[in-house]
Amino acid sequence: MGQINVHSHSLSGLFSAANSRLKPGMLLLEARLEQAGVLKKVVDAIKDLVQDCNFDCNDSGIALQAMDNSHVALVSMLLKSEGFSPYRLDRNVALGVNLTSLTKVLRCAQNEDILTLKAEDTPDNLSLVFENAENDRISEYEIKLMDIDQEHLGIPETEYAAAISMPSAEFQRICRDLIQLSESVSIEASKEGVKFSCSGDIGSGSVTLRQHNNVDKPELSTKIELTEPVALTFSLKYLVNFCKASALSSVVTLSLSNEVPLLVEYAMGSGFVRFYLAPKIGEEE
Amino acid sequence: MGQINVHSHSLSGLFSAANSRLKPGMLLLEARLEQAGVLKKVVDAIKDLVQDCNFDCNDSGIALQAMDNSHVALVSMLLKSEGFSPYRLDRNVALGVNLTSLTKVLRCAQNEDILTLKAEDTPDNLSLVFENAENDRISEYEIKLMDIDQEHLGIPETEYAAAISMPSAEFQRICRDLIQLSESVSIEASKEGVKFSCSGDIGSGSVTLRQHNNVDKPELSTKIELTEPVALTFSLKYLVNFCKASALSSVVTLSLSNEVPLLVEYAMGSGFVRFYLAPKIGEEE
DNA sequence: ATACGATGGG
DNA sequence: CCCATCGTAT
Repeated sequence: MGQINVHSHSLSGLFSAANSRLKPGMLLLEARLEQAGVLKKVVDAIKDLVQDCNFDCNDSGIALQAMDNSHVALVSMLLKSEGFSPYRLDRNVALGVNLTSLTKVLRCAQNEDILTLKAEDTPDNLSLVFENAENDRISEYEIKLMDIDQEHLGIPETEYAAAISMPSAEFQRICRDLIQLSESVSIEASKEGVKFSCSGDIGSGSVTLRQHNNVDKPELSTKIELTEPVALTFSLKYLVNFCKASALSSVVTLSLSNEVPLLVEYAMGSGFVRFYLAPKIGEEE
Repeated sequence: MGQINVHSHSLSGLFSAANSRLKPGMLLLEARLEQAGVLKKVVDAIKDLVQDCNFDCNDSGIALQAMDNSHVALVSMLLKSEGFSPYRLDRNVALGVNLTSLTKVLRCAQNEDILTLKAEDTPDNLSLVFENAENDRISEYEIKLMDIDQEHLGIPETEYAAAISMPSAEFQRICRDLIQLSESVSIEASKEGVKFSCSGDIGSGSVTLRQHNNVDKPELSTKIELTEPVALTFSLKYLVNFCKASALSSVVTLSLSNEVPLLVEYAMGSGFVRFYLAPKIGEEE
């Protein structure tokens, strides 16, 4: 790593590249992430929900908020500045990105690559540099930025009636299983456990998890904090979609209150991805 | 293997097979390859480029040369006679084969099967025999041969301004990555490194490799031999296609000179597959 | 029918 | 983290 830095410096100067317009002094943003895989997974989990969105860069880090087209779901992401080293930012900036384009470029990174995001002042492009110490490879990509009207959404810090934390892989499994039977799932939380149930044309199904601690592997525990019982119904299609973020954390937290959106949160070491999903109303299964 | 020979002999006599017209005395060619997988991979790598072509058999082995329909690319393959045992050939012969047919037949072989190619004098058919020692299975196939006008191409042994050897998997990765951004890639070689770059609608990208040795795993090294700097542009579609041959060798060699076709070579223990690709001219990126 | 991408297992 | 298999898309 120390090694690649030396090399990268010499490499950068090797060619008069069309896309190496970035001079250190002109940089507005420079954020270096040890694991490109983190951003890959984050964007992967979001891109099906949102096409274009702003990456809001400020002192606390890089944030993103967007609603899906049907305004049923909302995604909120934060990559804290502490997760980058260095994290250099001259002034707050919103970088409007097409997530399909970003995905294409991120596919060119390997999970273990070191990723550096760069933007010039008054940026037209976002620069992504992938460094792989193993084989002395440096990849540089630029994607065009776009102006996006951001209906910036203040998300109120809500107190939820129930908060369930469980292994993210288990939540994913449950959603994948139940979507075979129905488009919707009812989530019922009580002090003793949480029940996911659905019914459809071919039959019905339910999965009940009891609260329990796994002392050896806390991330496999299922915990329920509850002030009052809750029962709500949600679209499984969205939930399955949210579960793409499972790779980001071994634990997921579901927060529910009656008649407010479900919060599905994946916490990372230095940030989070949160999905909000409006409950289905009436008793449309 | 000793075992299967005994069995195969007895098995061969068991049935009066419709396609067992080959009597030892009539054979013009008999070439036995320990690993059917080699021919499978070779043909797989070529078949998208060329429909019909001659397998030229002579004392040095079995060779193939053909241009693609658009005459932009040329493939040249050699399976040296030393790679076969035995390699019996009575006189030079050109076996005209439809590669789609050959592919279909080769799919009937497992990679570990022993493959024997046979042809009679004045052959109408090419015979392929697959032997699997594991389960005493013998498969015999014949495909019809065809007459092909062979514009036999003398490929001059060129001295190239730059020769880059690198892991074939990495070259494949680079081509697959960059084709997301553009149809063409510029390859620039200098003493210190090689840079693959492209630009398209969504942005631009480049991958730079520095020359380096991996002493533990030499096949992961990147080596550059250079007499003068080179920069040329090529169709990524073709390069991605060539990369199908990556399974043949862990190392690929790119040889470039200004204004001459790129040579992409996969060397095998006893032979090679070489692809030649004309550079794009002008600066149609 | 073939090729590519995604997912699961070692 | 890499390899193989399966499923989906072109």
